[in-house]
Amino acid sequence: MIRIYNTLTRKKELFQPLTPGEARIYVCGMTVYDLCHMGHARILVAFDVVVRFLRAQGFKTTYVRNITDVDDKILQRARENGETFTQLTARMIDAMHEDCAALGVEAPDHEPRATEYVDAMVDMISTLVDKGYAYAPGNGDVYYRVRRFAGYGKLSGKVLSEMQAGARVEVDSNKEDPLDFVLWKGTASDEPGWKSPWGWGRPGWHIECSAMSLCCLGATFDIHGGGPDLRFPHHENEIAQSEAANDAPFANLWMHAGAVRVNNEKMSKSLNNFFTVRDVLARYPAEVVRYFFISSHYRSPINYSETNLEKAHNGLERLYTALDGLDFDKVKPTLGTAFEEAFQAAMTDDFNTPAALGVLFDMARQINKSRSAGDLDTGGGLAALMHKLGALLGLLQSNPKDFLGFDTAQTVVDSQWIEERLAERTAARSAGKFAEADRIRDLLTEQGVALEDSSQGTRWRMTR
RNA sequence: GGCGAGUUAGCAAAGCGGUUAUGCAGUGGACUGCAACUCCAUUCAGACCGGUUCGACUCCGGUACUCGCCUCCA
Repeated sequence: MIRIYNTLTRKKELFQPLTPGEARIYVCGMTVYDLCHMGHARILVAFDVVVRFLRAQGFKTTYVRNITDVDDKILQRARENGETFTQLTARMIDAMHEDCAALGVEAPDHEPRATEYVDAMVDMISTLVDKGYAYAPGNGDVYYRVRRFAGYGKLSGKVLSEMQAGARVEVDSNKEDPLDFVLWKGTASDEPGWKSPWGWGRPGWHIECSAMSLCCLGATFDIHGGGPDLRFPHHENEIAQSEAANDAPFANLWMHAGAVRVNNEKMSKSLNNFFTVRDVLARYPAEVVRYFFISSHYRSPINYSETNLEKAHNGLERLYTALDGLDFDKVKPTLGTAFEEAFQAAMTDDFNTPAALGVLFDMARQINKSRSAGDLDTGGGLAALMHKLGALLGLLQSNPKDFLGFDTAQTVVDSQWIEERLAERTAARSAGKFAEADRIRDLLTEQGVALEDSSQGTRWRMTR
């Protein structure tokens, strides 16, 4: 029993898929004219968690995330770069896949590209023209007749009559109504395009998602997701196209994530205040970036800042510290605990990942206690459970020693050098020469090496 | 102007009509030669004004402020 907030009804609803036991979900992916920024990354991670959890709950899940690989921005950027648009998109798609892999975002079941579905789009546009929902004024374009669709505005809460009043919609004399949007864009024959009943041209932006979701998931499916700024007009238009063409309800449940902000302003291409995933990954471990997203609810706005990333790093370190040294991957998880129940309760309530993380921290404390008490069975079982629950969030799957920088870490200073200093310090300590021991420790600290003494000896780790 | 979301302790972030969220940071203690790690304890909340209630951070109304969409954007 999962409850999910539905943007369409503005309520949390029980998730009841069309086919019991199966989940079909479509998420609007990237327009590949540039590198992924942190806003994209949030969507990627948010729906990755949704899909992981649906699967863990036993739903046979089909996850579709499209790629927009032809549009005005892509063509313009390619022209600026002096390359073909397919060269540009191929490069950006590769980059996106690298970013996804780094962030632990699992591949969707289908990743349809707009250019591969042009025939399906033309079919759908023809249907809309035949049914009177669209018209071709003869200039090579085809437009959607917005006022013809009774449900227009139901997702975004717009009222047509009020939209026109202050509308900043460009005036186009070919349109019957300024609110009508383009389904097919006629272009010059020397530009990239496709043949169509209306001449050479390329599809409008919105139609691709209607066509691809129909092909991959059917006319009606369970969940449609995307970024906050897609709600209007993109998703509103998708509904208008699909429901008019298919005579069937489109998505039953709409999920929209919150915006990533910088200095309390939305991170966006237009404001040019964005950080690419690569920028950020150069400075923080990928798992820290993922944890950063997950530490906030997917619908809330989240503020990107160095301090917030650093805090995320510290938090993750605590979790990994609890796991370190326990055979969590060899031991059976302790099942049926209050921890597991609380985690489940958090996640089934609209994917409340911050609350779920809270449970993980409670577990960490219990694990640390058990370990201190020498009860490695209890600690190990809980650690195994924590590792298992972490997998649902895509976290805690690294080797703790690697994450914490113990022993095996990449170091600027030579690890042999560290071991030698360590031996010197140990000798000094046993001889009671504490001033000398502290001098060596300070030296190591300067190199970013932290020491942790214990009854089993001293271990070291890199702190940066 | 229209529509929508939000305002929780030093920072970040959840649930909940009465009982510790949680993390980071701080403070006191344990451990340690001293630290670090860890553990225990602990300080610091609910924008403002009203209302409902035995009792409200939690429900209702209003005010202020912030943010988003209305134009390409995840």
